[in-house]
Amino acid sequence: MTAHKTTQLDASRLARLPREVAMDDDAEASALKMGELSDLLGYSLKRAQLKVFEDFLRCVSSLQLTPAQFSVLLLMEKNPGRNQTEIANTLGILRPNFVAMLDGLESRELCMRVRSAHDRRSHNLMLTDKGRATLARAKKLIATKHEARLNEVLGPANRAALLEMLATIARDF
Amino acid sequence: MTAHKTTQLDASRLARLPREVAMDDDAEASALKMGELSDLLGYSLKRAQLKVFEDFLRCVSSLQLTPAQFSVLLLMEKNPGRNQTEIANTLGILRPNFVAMLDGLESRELCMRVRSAHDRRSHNLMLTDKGRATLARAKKLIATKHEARLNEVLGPANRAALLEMLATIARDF
DNA sequence: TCGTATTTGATATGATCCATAACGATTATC
DNA sequence: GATAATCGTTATGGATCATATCAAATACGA
Repeated sequence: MTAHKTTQLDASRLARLPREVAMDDDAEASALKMGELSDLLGYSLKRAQLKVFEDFLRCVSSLQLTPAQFSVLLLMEKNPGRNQTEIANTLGILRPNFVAMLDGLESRELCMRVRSAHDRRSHNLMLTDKGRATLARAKKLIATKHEARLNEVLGPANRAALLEMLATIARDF
Repeated sequence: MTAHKTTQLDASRLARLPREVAMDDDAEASALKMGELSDLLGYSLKRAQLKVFEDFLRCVSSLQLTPAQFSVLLLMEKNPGRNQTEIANTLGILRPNFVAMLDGLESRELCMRVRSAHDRRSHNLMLTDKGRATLARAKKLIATKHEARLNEVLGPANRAALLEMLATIARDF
């Protein structure tokens, strides 16, 4: 169990058949040639992102939480008392668009806006008890269903490597 | 030059400082704690995808091509004579939404719809000379600027591994 | 201290993308 | 030849994303 091992790719899992067996999806007629699209990172990135979000929604469908809503609740839990601008900024959400989003969460009593005593312009954001409970259940669903599924498809080492590379792109690109 | 080597991760490039040096972006006040968000694959996936698309647009800005438009032109080149349903389906675009997109490309004389002789309902799609020329220039820009930049940030081996994993998710997830 | 500039949450608005239903023309099926 | 299915299209609504602007509150400079 060396640290060396954990950062290696599991090539046996990644190498797959070159798409000749069992035409299922878009193979009504003869499949189209993808050409250079297969090597375009942005394309695979987008397709993978859609699939992952789709699965996320399935896994937490019982809680009616979108990925964006989940990320907001998470930030509120880890950073209670921050205002709307701060939460929205760190998530890349524009303040005007964050208002309706908060309205939704607040109307479901998952979080609350509290006028700050020091600066009466801003709202201190915090989870309600219901919000904390919902978030806890969401975390459990995501860990046991969503991320577990990714581990099955990729393998733990690959999943960790993928996460690291994506974070690198998001940070340094 | 073993296949083994090419599918290994370059850990020395992936390992980065744990984000303590040079607060630049959203670090107006004290940076917020990201919590479990750092381990949520979908989150990093989305952020990375936005960055990559952003860079794509920059690199081909002289040609005024979006990622979606580029993928359509590419498919038309590799599969001339296919109809709108086929092209749209393989790209995950719904047929109604594909109409306006084609209108745009056709009005710029990058491609043309030709009524099929065998089935007068469908349009055979194909690039114009201008479309082929534009696509060729786009490919060059993407290869020399866009993908080259990704190679710099990730390293060639990591870039290949990333692409493989993303394709795996898009396919098997 | 007063006047100005900035910040915060909010509203209005438009662009873009994504999804569904339905239609006319054409073709396939029985 | 009647019915069903397919193709491109239109219309439409929802969701996301971006910009300008506002009132209230605060910060700041003369």
